[in-house]
Amino acid sequence: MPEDRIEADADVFPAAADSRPRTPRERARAQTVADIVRLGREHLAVHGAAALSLRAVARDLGVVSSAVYRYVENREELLTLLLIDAYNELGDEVDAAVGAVPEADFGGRFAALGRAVRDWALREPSRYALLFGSPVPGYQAPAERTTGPGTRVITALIGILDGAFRAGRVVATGRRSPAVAAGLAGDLAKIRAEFGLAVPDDLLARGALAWTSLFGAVSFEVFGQYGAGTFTAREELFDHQLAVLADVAGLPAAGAAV
Amino acid sequence: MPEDRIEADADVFPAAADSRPRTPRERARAQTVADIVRLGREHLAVHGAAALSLRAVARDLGVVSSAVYRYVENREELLTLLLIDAYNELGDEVDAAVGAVPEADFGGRFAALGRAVRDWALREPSRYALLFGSPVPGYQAPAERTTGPGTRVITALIGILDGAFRAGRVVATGRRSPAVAAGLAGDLAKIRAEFGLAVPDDLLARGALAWTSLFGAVSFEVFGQYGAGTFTAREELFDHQLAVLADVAGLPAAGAAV
DNA sequence: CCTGAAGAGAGAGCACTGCTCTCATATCAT
DNA sequence: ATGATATGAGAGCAGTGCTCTCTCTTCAGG
Repeated sequence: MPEDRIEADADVFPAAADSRPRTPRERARAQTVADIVRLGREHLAVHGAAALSLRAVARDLGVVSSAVYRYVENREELLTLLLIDAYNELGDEVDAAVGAVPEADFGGRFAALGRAVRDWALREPSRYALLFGSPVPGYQAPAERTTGPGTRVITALIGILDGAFRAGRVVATGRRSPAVAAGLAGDLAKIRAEFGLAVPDDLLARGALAWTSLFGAVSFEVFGQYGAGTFTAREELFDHQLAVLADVAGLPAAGAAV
Repeated sequence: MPEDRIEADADVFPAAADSRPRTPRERARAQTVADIVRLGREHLAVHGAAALSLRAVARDLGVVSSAVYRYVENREELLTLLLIDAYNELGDEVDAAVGAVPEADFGGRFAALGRAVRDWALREPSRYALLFGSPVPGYQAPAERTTGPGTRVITALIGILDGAFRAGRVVATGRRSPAVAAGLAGDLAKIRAEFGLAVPDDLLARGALAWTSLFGAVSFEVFGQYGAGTFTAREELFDHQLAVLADVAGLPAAGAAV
């Protein structure tokens, strides 16, 4: 388990992922960084991102505050590590949930993806907020380290949509399909080329809507934007929203005959 | 203009809205509170909610830090005032945008509502984040003061949907209308009773989806969840999303014949 | 008009934060 | 064994929210 822990956290450093720590000192250092991330994750989960304190982490680590700066450049650096850590945990859970549904059940895979996101978000509201809530002011996540793990969910979603389209399982969407303007069409063409997709413009734009809508629904629930007692059957509401969104994206119903 | 300022900020205190300050001292006090809110709004807009500092506001006010505690109980209280202030500004802009479209143009009113939300959010990202981003940790907005202004947008949206339904202008939605589970149906019935609505369950649930999806799309854009160069034609993307969402909610196209 | 109460501001202080600097010690490679 | 390096401790600075006390001003009632 501790070995797993180290490996998992080693993924946080893409450059160091291939060079395993060899000397005892390097091993100890890697372990300390892993401990800092673990403690930071706990503080983050309990108190939220804004209250994440390097001094508190140092106390829990049994070390004086200045010592943690040997391992973490500053507070932002730790936030970045926790950002990557959370993105990867969410990505792992989404991948597992999607992978547990037959590949040809596109509607079921979409529903599994959505439910995995919601389940993780409700279980880890503070970490979800770090990923999808207000950006921490003055903090800009370094794109070269976060785009990889940060795009795992949308990559999985695109895979489902494109797979359904290639399998000829995308049903004609609602009556009214708004025209795709020229500029947007250019963006979509770039995305299609980058991911090697086959889906046409309108469907791709609808996929983007399903993407943002999924996180909109989850954020409303996690951030308490629904009133206090407005929706008591939140799981049913979410499932309804997922079903409508699947339809919007042209996906067949979950479990539909292959 | 300063008079307007005072009146606008007086709305922040529902209890005091009817009792105008009479004595000079009360007038001075109201003015000071208004100044604090104004300075807080500026700090909030520039530095974000987490960096909002009462000491900094006090400095800008030309007063020692402890003095502001005569007017504002604590930092949370100021955040609550700014929350109400922002909710009302957003509500005003949405109401104005919706009101500028003919009442029978339900699709147009929906589009105007969505664009007003997006425009305000892009213009005031920090204040939008305070309303719809991660909740400030340890801070729970007092419902009795914020629910009123906080529900203006959804109230306007519900008005459009219900109006369209009552006018018989709601078109049959997409092929697949997922069943509404029992618990969700109960929640929807309560909402229908509370607002005196006529829309049936499925349509009401779709309205909730349009609601959360609208803010999901706006949040993605404001919070930078889209990649850096993924979407360059963001207004076109948003308009496309709005059009699909209108269709999801059963609304006719904007400007459709009355 | 005078006086006492209440309002308002100043200042000191406490506990906390991020972060830097210096100094001493422990560890490692040569 | 030795010299370089990694690590931790401690002090310190500037900032934060918030409280307490002390003084001065303003106002209302006699």
